[in-house]
Amino acid sequence: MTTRIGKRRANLRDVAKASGVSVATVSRVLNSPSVVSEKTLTRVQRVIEELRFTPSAAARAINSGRSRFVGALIPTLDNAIFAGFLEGLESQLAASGLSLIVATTNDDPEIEFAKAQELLNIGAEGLIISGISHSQSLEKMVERTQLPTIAISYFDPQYHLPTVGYDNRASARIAIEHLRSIGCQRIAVIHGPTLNNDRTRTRVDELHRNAGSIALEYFEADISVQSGAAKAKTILASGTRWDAILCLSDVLATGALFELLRQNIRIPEDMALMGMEDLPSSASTYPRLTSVDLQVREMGIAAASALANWIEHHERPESVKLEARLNIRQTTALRLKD
Amino acid sequence: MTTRIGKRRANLRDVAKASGVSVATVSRVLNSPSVVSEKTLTRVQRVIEELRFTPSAAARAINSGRSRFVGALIPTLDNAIFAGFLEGLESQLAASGLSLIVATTNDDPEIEFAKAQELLNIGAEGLIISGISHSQSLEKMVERTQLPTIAISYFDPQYHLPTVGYDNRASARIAIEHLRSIGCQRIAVIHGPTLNNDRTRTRVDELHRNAGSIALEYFEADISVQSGAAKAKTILASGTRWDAILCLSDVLATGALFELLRQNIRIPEDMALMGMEDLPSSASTYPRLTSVDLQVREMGIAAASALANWIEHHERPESVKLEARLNIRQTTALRLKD
DNA sequence: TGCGAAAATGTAACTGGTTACAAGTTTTTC
DNA sequence: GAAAAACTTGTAACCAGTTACATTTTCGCA
Repeated sequence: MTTRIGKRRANLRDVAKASGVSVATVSRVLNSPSVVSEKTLTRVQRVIEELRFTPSAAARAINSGRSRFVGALIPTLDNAIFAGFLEGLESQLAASGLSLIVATTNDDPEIEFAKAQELLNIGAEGLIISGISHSQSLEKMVERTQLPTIAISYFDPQYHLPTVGYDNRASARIAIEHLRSIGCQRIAVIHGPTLNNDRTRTRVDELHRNAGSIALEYFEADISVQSGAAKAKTILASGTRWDAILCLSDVLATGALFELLRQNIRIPEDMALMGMEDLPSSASTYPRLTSVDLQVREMGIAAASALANWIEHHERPESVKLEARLNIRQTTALRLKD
Repeated sequence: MTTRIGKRRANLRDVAKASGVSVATVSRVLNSPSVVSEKTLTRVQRVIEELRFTPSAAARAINSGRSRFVGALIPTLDNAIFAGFLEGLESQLAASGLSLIVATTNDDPEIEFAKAQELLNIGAEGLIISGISHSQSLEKMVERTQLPTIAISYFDPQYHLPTVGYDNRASARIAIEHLRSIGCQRIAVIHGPTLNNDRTRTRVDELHRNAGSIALEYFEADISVQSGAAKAKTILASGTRWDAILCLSDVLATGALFELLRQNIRIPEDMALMGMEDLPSSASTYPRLTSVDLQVREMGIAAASALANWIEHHERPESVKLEARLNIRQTTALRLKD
């Protein structure tokens, strides 16, 4: 007969008592059953079953000093932009036996800091943060705790933390050069919020620097298909004659694409359209969307490898640069057939 | 002078020794600084700073018995389908001081079980699982450990766990009734994988039961814009004259939409198109997509509330049914203007 | 049958915090 | 100026596991 322990969760000592063995033996049944005799093994296992005993993760962690998970702080889950990244990140972390906690920051440095602190409090072994602009408090916390932390979406070897990302300047140049090469003179740029988003700010800045004789006008929108469509409508209604709309996110470009179709504008004859990110869906739109491939899934994989290695072998990784690639498709090229 | 402790991370006892106080006092500095005298407080805090001391989350958890996070097992992060759900889930959990760990299962019950076990091992206080078909081992584990667990995407009050989701049968009926009402006789249905996905199987089954005089043909595709477009191409090339394409996911519908546009098919005159889920983007497509709103964000919020309450107050929640709503837009209605 | 080695198990210290209770100090009150 | 009250701090037990080391049991073989 086993002792019933009120409503409290049974612990290792309860199991030991109920099965008439020492705590060490119960621990062995759990972790190295091969060294326990057949007879004891089955007896203890039956008691474990009876008492519905589940070892406490915290108590285990206290001994191993490991929690086996890392936290990722990303701006939002609300659209597909981070889907590919998270997919790559999660699957690669899993390969190192690490789990992933996702927290969203809404691009607010204060929220980011608060959530980072929470992640630390619950024992995260590493952190992924987006971009290289963060609150002082966050920077200090990372510095103080020496927590392995990687900044993504922004390649910058000068940054005080390792970065894994694309060169935002280069990707902006690739975009404007391509539009220049097909003869665009006046370009409307739709981009996401610049407040607290260094990726967007940097891209916009680099477009500006490389404009040359091209006239650029900027339109800021939330990152959503709906906002992309709305901004495109504004742009079309503005009276100016634009050669192209450049969207600094494929999500925005998809929205703009729908609006152009709605207004019966021929693409690219009347208006070229270009995105950035190259979401998987962009190759299937009508017309197919030209975009700068930022390799977000690869970024996830690279970030996971770097972080796992840092945690496992205490080697601080080097920054990793993902080469942006131009994928020319129908929204900027006349001759391309299906 | 403070004692340097090799490379080992400093712990509470180190701090106590270095600042000449007891461990209790250090603990107080951390948790209730107000009861500690000014002098001691600053002294201890300086030592904490010097030794870069960070309290161990595991050691804290062992006392409180709390880990403060729950795990969500979802099929994939690869497309936008779960974005809204996760967004709702995460934000509502945060309101209860709970964090979210996301793990993907790829709709494989074995992977699902393995990841659930891992989540349990690292101390998850609750679990979200997708649908109501799971491996025996997972069911047994949940039963054994009494871990608060909620099944989403499938409302079924009979299920042995609380469910939070839409009525998959009702949503299928809503879809087919709408298409019947606009006079469709032959409908091509594009749906996601049915293997290990009870949501899809149930919807397909219910379409079948309610077909009446309508001829239905089914096309299975991976859930992606690309696959949706590819299947639509197959359907258009099949020679049969279809009245409508019904996609059991808006992601598929978006792909089909692009393919119809590509082939210059008038929507809805030549072919009606309908989706399911009602992603935020569906209201902005061209033409705007008719869809059955499954309220996935609300599902996230409801699941989070139910789970948090279960964890906090040990009350097993009731199942929650989200009412699917038909959003009629241009892809099935001639008269609707922008 | 008896001895040594191998196998199985137990004891108790340890992980890094929290906290009940006790004890020592300072401040207040009469 | 002494007793009472309030404030600080310390001691040691406790949380739920793991594990080094000691001890007991079992077994093979001369």
